[in-house]
Formats: sequence, C-alpha cells, structure tokens
Amino acid sequence: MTSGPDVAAPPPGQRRKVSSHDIARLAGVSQSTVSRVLNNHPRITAVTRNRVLAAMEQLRYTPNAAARTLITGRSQLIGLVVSNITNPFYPQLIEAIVATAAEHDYNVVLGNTQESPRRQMDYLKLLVEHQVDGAILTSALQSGADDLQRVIRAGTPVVLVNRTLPGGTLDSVHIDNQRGGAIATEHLIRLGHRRIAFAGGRADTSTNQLRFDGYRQAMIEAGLDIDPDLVVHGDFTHLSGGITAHRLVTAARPPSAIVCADDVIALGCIDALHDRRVRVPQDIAVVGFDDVPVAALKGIGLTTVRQPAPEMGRRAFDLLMRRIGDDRQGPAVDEVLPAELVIRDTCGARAGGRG
Amino acid sequence: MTSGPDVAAPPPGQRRKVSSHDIARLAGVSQSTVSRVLNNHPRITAVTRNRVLAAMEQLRYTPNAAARTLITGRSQLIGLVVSNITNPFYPQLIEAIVATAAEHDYNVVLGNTQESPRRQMDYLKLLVEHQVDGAILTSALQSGADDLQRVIRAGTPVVLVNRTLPGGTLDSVHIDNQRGGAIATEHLIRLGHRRIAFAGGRADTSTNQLRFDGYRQAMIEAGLDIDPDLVVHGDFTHLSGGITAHRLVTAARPPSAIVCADDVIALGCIDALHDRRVRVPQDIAVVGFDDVPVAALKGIGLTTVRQPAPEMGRRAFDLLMRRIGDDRQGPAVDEVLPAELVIRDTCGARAGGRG
DNA sequence: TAGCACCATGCATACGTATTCCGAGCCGCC
DNA sequence: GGCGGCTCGGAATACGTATGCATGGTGCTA
Repeated sequence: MTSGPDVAAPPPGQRRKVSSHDIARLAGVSQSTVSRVLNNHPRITAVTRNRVLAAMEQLRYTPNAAARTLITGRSQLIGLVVSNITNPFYPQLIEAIVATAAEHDYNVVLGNTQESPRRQMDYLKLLVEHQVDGAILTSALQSGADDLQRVIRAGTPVVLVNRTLPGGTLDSVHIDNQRGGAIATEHLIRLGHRRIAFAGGRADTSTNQLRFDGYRQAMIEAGLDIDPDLVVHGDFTHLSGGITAHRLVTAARPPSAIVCADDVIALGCIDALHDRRVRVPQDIAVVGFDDVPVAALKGIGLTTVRQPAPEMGRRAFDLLMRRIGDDRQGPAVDEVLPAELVIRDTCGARAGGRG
Repeated sequence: MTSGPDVAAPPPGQRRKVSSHDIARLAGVSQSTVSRVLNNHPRITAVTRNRVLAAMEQLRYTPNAAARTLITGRSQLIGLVVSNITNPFYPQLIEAIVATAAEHDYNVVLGNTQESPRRQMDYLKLLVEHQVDGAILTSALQSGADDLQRVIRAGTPVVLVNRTLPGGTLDSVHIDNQRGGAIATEHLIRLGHRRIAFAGGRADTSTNQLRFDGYRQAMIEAGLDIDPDLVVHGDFTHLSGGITAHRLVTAARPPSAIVCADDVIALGCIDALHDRRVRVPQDIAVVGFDDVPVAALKGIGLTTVRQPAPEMGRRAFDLLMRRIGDDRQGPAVDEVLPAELVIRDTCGARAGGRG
C-alpha cells in the first residue's frame, strides 16, 4: 500500500521537482548524505543508506543530471554526428555505439549533417555547449576540419569513424579503404573485365578518395587503362548512382563492370541499368562497398566489400572512453580493420564467370 | 591577425573553461550583461553588445548548457526512443525528427530498446534525469505502460509514434493501421486469393494487433475462413519472417498469399521462399507494411502499405512542441494519417494477376 | 578510566547561468 | 533649471548537486 493520497497536491505537472534536499529532510539527514548514498560512497551506514533510499522511493526522486554535470564537469553524454542516417550503413554503426554507450552508462546525442559542413559545425558547437564528454564523428567532411580543431582544443575528445581527415592528428577507426577498392577491382579483373568504371561518391571524403585510389592502383598494376569517361564522382545516394550509371552506359565506349564507392550507389546503378534493360551481371557487373544488410537479400545479391559496422562502432566507443578517461594526451591512434570481399551475384562470378 | 600567442598557457585541454564571468571581466561589464547579450535581451546598447561579443570571440566562449538548464529548467533536449534502429523504417523517421528538432534549436538524445521493456524503462529514467523537455517514443511496448505513466507524471511530455498504448491518454501519431491491414488483404482477395496467411510481428504491440485486426476484418467481410495454421506471430525481423514463411509453406494446406506485419518480415519471407524454390508472386504472393526504401528497389518490388515516415516524424515533433509549450494540460490528441497501398511486383498484380 | 584514533555525517561552498530588483544617469518638458 | 520618467546595466540570489573540511561520537588501548 502506498502512503495514501497526495495532500494538497499543486496542479499536477506544475509541482516543484523533488531535490536531494527534500530527500534529506524526509530521511532526517543532510543533503550531503543523500548525495553520498547516490554515489555509493563507501562510508555510509547501512541503516542511513536504507533510510535515504526509502525516502527516495517514497518521493519518486530523480537526480538532476544538469546540476551534477555543472559541478563535476562530466555529463555522461557523448555526441554522435552522422552524415546521413538513411544510408543503411549507419544504422548498424549507430546501434552498436548506442548499445556500447548504454553499457557504460552513457547516453548518445545524435546529429545528422546531410553532408553539410554548416550543419556539422552547428552540431559540434551544440554538443560542446551541452558538455558532452566526447564525440564520435562519422561524417567528417574535409572542409570541416578547422571546426573540429576548435572542438578538440575546447577539450572535447573526438573519434572519427569510417572517414578520416588529413593530418593524422585525430583518433580514428576505419577499414583499409584503399585495399577494399583494390580487391573489388582485382576481383573484376580476374573475372576478365578490362573496361571497368568507378562510380564515386562525394569527392571531398576520404572514403571516396581512398577507394578510388585502390581502384586505380589495381587497374595500373594489371596494366589496364583508366578511361576518364569511366570515372564519375557524385554523392553517396541512390539517385546519384542512377545518374552515374546512365552516364556510363551512354558513354562512347561503355564499361563491362562498375566499381561503386558504396552500396547505395551500387543499388542506384543497378536500378538504373534495370530501367535501360541492361542485365546485371550478364551485360554489366557491379560491385558495391559496405555490405549493408540489403546487399544480402536474395533479390539483390550484391557483391561488395564488407565493413564490420558493429565492430567499428564498439571500437570507436572504446577509443573514446580511453580519451575521456586517463589517456587524454597520448598520440593519435588509427585502428584499421581489414577489408573483405563478399562475393554474391552482381559480379557474375557465381553464374560461371570467366574467372 | 590574432592577438598573438597564448601567454602562459596551462597544459592544453586542462585549462579551466571560460565562463561568462571571464567575458564580463574582459569586456568591462557585469556577468548579468553578458547573459543578457547571450539571450538577446532588448535593452542592451549596441556598443555594449559589441564589446561583449568581441570578448566572446576573443576567448572562444561557449555557454554551458548544464548551468542554463539548471536554472531555467529547460534543456533544449528531447529524447527519442526507438525499438530497433536497424529496421529500415526508423531511419527515415529519425531523420525527420532530428531535422525538425534542429530547426527549433533542439538536440535529440537517442535510445534503442531492442524491444526490451527493461531497456525502455532505463532509457526513460535516464532521459528524465537529463532533464529532456520531452520525449518521442516509437517503441511503446504495452508492458512498459506503467513506466511511461511515471514519466508523464514527472512532468515530461511524451508523444508516441507508430505504436499506441491502450487508454488513449497519450498523444500519438500513426497511420490507420487497421485499415492498412485491411486494404492489403482486400487487394489479395481481389486478385483471387482465398487462403491468405498473416505473418505477424511482436504480439504485444499495437501495430501488430491492429494490422491483424484489419486482415481479419477483410477476410470475414469477404466470407473467407481464417485458418489458425496460417496466422503466425513472431518478431519484426528478417529472421522471424523466414521462420514464419517456413512454417506456412510446410503447413498441411499452405497459403497462396501472405500478409506481413511489416516489410522486414516480408523480406524475410521472400528470402526463405526463394531458398525453398517457391516463386514470388507466381506460387505465393507477399504483401508488406511500411514501404521502407528497400521495397522500391527493382530487385525487390515489394507491394506494401505505405507509412509516410517523414511526415510522421515532423508531426510528432510539432505535437511535442505544443506540449512543451503552452498546451501542457489539453486532452490527448491522436493524429491519424491515411494508409495507402503501393502496388509493385510481389503481389502478382502487375504480371497480369487474376484481378 | 582517560585518551586517542577513526569513522560517519553535517556544514559550507562552488559550479555557471538567468533573473529580479535597484540605482544611476540622462533626456525632455514645463 | 528642476524634476519626473525612462533606459541601461550592476548586485545579488537561486537552481541542485558534489565535495573538502570540521565535528561529534564510538570503540579500543594503555
């Protein structure tokens, strides 16, 4: 049974919130003691602790994180800035980060930049205002590097995921993107393709650049020419992939295969090719990058380079925790995970390709 | 040119953060004035304002949101609790909410419950501790209704999206789920199907229940029997969809069509059917629910019931803003959007179905 | 039994901002 | 020229928690 109906309750929802002072009064102790119970201070008698806990229960006490943050300087909040949540690569990453954060009693403040440097800057500023203990950035645009430096100097640790920035002064977690671009291309070469196109994403991102570098390197090592008409940069979107595919197919000498800078672009290519009655992989082979969950669907069967998103998310958070904790000044670390090719249908290897 | 090198800089990252008092000192005004400039108080001279702004610029001042929250009681933070980010329906919703929130200078704290009541409760508690001004819940589990009531009574407005809870005391935004289930089923009936299965998600969710009700209603109105063997409830996951499809196909009298409680289940069904060499839609028709982006891919072509996720997200935030603002005590509102069938390939209508 | 050490708790203060109440000018008007 | 009113800005306080320091009480030892 509860302690009976509220006496003289003020208009509900308007009543003053209960503070640790209220608990102290009810339990007959000082506010300091309440605070100590809250923080599991060792030198508190079991009886006092229980009295305090009972009072908290009775008054439905909820500590005020803002007050705690103000005095401790720590918020138990981290920022997570993503370039585009609707790109299916990110949900897995976000899920892993949010879950790992929760295990460490951290909450996540989410920002979505839509690849806009302005929005990226706005979010970083807001995050610092909200006293986040650190931030994970998956949207690093190279044009936003300066803003980032300001955040760092303001004392907020930052970890980059997926994309990196030149200079190497920031912690980051990513796969070997150049190698990824290379193994995708090498696979197509091995299948006998010689005119291989590159369908790129945003030009000012490290991922796009490195994957393209890998593509180029593989082509050069195989002694193949790179036709400038077969290299197109755009966005990491389905629409952009479609436009790129259209351009490639209508080129003077169309390619027999396309290496895409990510899976969403690849899916855009495939849909556009479908519209033009170009068969994949019989007429044109397509390889993606990321291995988003959609790629594994039977109706898609996208050959792609795998990124272990959950693993990347966990590592990013762990790295951030190290920075938040003791190791604030250590040298920047680069955690590089291996790139791995996942062979499915769109490259033609399964249908008895020439390799 | 900047003001020259820092004088006697303490170890970087360790220096005390600059507060409004520092700005006041540098600008030769009081802290109150700094605060007023910050809040665009009207009665501040242009000269004073500029002096203060210059000082802020020089010291790279960042206001402390925790202190502001402590005194104003408002954090410019809202909570967003989702059941499963990796379900492709949610990213669009999240994107819309985050974007709308940003327009109103709000930040979003994200939680992912994985359909766990415990996690849902933990997040709600943490959100209240962090003084969020309100919360949007898309994961409402019926078993967590009590916790929700506590949050509400603690003075934090809550808006439900997609799912609802019995009692009708909470604001919510959703489509007409029952009608959605009905039009999906009616469409299959019109195509000549008589043995139609229902591949459900979590049984303790309003969406699953209402969509099933719609299915049942359509069947009954058409004078068709519902074979208990053809009604299966599971999870809103690809795996669960696959298991359900397996059960349906191996039933004594298999169905000729399946209505799924969401698109992810539908995709799981389709993949499982593919593995068993059951052709979709020739052997079995499949209809999904949500119209996630994947459904529109050419290789998928999923017939499904559309939910306008961006619109729902915007409305949910607007509704929450109303609650945070003036209208705290008004009666609960239910914003219901229409359900719309999107016909693609998996129902067989395009291939010259019998309708 | 006296004295000392130590443990549990209370007191007081600090964190950084918003806001209420005041006071000091200044202008204009009669 | 004097006074009223208005405008701008300062002083002081409050928000709710954490924590260093002080204190009283208890138990142990000689």
